[in-house]
Amino acid sequence: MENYQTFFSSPAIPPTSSSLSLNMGNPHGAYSTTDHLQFQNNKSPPANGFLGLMSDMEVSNNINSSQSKSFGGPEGAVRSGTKKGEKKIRKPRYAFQTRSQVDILDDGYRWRKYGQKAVKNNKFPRSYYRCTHQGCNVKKQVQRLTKDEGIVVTTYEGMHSHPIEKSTDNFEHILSQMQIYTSI
DNA sequence: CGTGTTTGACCCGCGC
DNA sequence: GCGCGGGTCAAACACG
Repeated sequence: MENYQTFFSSPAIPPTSSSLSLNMGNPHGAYSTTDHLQFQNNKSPPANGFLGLMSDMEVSNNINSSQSKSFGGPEGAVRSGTKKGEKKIRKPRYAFQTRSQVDILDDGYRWRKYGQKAVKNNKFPRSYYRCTHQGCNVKKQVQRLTKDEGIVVTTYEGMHSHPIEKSTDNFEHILSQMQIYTSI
């Protein structure tokens, strides 16, 4: 229960262009904040799940941020735009469960909610967020478990290619909150 | 006034 | 082919 600082220190550091901005950098025990940890990936190699996942994510990030849908492009609303020459690249997503009473785990980025849906087998709705940074297509969805409403499942999709906007002070504030809920 | 949320409708993939 | 469930859009609204 002491490693949570490690867990959150990583994303607090301004990411370099090639490194992950999220907390994937520390494979060992980096997730002690979470009770359970599971990755949702359709075809994740059984062996080096982490590395494979990370490479996939880099790939998808390049595709997303460089060409697929550029911000403000009237060309092909995302809906019909899915047709283009784009292959069926199923974006790798990774999720982790966190014990928290607040749905919004402030990771320092700015998120804009763009949807909310009721999910089957879940009494709580799932919220969809998107990073508001220009050109950043990172999405995340937050969902609370019916079984244990103290657990929040956050699923990230894509990677940020820009520095965090908020100060770390606020971050530690949130962190201190989480420590309380995590200690259970 | 700018930014973020709410909310219903729409789209699409997938299983039957 | 159809229905269901999940994901997204976008207009209206709320809030600083």
